Amino acid sequence: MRIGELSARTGASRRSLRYYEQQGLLVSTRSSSGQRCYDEEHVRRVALIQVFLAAGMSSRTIAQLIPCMTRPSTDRARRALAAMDEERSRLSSAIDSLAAAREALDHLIDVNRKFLANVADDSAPDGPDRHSGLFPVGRPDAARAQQIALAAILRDPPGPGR
Amino acid sequence: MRIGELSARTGASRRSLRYYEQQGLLVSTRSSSGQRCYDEEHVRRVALIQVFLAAGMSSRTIAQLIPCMTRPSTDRARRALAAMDEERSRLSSAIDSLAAAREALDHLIDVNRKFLANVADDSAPDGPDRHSGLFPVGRPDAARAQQIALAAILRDPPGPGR
DNA sequence: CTAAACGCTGACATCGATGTCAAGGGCAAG
DNA sequence: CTTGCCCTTGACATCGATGTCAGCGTTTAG
Repeated sequence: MRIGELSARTGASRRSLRYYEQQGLLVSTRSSSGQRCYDEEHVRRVALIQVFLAAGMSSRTIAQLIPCMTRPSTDRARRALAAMDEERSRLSSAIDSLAAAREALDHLIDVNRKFLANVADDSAPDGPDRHSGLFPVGRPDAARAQQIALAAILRDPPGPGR
Repeated sequence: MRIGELSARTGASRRSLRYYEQQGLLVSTRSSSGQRCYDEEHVRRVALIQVFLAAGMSSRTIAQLIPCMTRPSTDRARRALAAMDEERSRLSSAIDSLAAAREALDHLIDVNRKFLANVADDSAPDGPDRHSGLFPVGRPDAARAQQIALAAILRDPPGPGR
């Protein structure tokens, strides 16, 4: 199969497929006229690459993880294993970050819902001006809920080392 | 407190703090000579921004979620709520992506471990050359495990619309 | 008063995956 | 042979958060 079909079957653009090859993630055989030829194996390979890329891995990292173009070697496997472990923990903490953000978002949603409900109850909910409150809320208990939410977020502070 | 202290307390660089302000995520009062002044509220605000940024939200999105610089308005709250719901589902699917990648990685780790174990058992494990096998493995059962793993990954195909 | 440390603005650089365009070659159907 | 579609390589553009530097003002400690 040529690049167009692989592209259609994987959803990766032709451009991306050539890029993957350039980065050493994919190897293609070439037809006599220089066109790339792929087989079923490549479809699966590309799918895996997409999974990893979607997870925010760099192509550099993926290239370490998937010794695709060379013969297996014990050395390579050992180094790959190390990279995999490292990457696994990176993924885990990324998941934690996302979960934390989602939780924070849930609190904001909650507070926002309460705010709207209060407005429905009472069209002039609070004092005139909350200059820079973290989230505009008309009720002290909502403000308190927000404080608790933030405390939960900040329990595990982001830390200076980005 | 001035920008240096806020930076030290949040771990965000001065550059980033100015950027947040420029993007409308942060409002500062200014001293008579034009220096930015912050209070405790801002520390929490920046922490929240960091949580969201770490989750891959764009500053544009965050600006929609946190109506920080204006007085609360019902309209704004409604629109923010819509954006929040959208963003929440984006976060959820991002978490799913990461989890899928981690699972795939776990399988690779497993296969790799088996490969190394085999090598230890038997220093010439398999045929001489597996030109483009998805993962270099010397045992048919490992190959089978890998197939199953990939099937699991591909159960929910990435789809053409990136 | 002076020097050091800090702050301000503005500009330019970076990284990585991808889009897009140009100029040309390959191949199949009419 | 021509037309149309697919392929090739190479180059340049993009986006967003951040780094970094320059040139200049402010604040603070000695």
